[in-house]
Amino acid sequence: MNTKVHDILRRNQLSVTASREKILNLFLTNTRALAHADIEHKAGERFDRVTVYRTLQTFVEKGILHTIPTADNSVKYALCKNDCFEGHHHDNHYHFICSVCGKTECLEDFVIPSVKLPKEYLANNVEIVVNGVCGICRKK
Amino acid sequence: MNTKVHDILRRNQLSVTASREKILNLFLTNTRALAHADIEHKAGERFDRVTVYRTLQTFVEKGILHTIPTADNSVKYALCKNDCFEGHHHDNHYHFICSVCGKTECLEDFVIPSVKLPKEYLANNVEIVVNGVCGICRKK
DNA sequence: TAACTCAGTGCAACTATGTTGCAAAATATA
DNA sequence: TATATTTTGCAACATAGTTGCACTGAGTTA
Repeated sequence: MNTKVHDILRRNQLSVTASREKILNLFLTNTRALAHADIEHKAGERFDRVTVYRTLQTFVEKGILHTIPTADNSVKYALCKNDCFEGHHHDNHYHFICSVCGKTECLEDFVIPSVKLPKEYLANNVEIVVNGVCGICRKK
Repeated sequence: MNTKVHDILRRNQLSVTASREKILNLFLTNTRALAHADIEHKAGERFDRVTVYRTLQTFVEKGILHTIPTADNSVKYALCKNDCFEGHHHDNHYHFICSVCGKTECLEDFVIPSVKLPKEYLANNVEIVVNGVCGICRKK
């Protein structure tokens, strides 16, 4: 198994276990975001559902993954960039979901525009999800 | 029951039934967005869960309600403004969720900023959810 | 490398959430 | 008011997510 996977786990004070290695590896080898169900099935010899839930939860807590809410009420998970690894998120990018191929991706290079709020309101976090058609699907 | 409720239903070619009246009335008397569970419980004498699901689905299809995805994987529903009533949405506003009181509201007066996308990409719909603290909770 | 400790896993059982088919009831229309 | 059509409620099911507990396996120390 990839030594990078091992490093990420250790850097976050997590024991290196088979399920964590496999699940984390899925994210490193996929550019797109994955839903819980994707993980449960893609993991080949699949793990107990409970293990997948707990592993994802742990990764989110540690800042290894972040969640992307989607309109159809399913949460997807995606890798955080390196500067999230220390435990605090820098989720200043937004997300794109292709309505044709279903691909969900982080648009890392685009910074969230500032949003206006009513007076007295305080914003902690701004989630932006763009639904549309990706470049590959438009060419078909 | 409110005659306004009756009007909205008829304008959308929907039969006026007790459950539709009650559920729609909940939205008219609440400024905040409601989750499925809220509706099921707030409706007092509660309706069958299936009826609530189907009623909400119908309202969304007709453009009476729109959905707001939240990070915790629960979809909330909110009334559309009058110009949605004819069946096509004008969801050019964004949403705010207060992390203290849980209130979810539509910020009708703020227009979605334009977002940049990679070349070739096409945006159909942009969902923005701002998490933070509302004015009332900040003063406490 | 053997033994110990504790985090992590898997199972079972459960709750919550959402869906479908169908018969009964209510609504709209003439 | 009678009839055609919608809507509802029930039952049964499917999927998603949670909790407690016993066991396994990873990390650590000698």
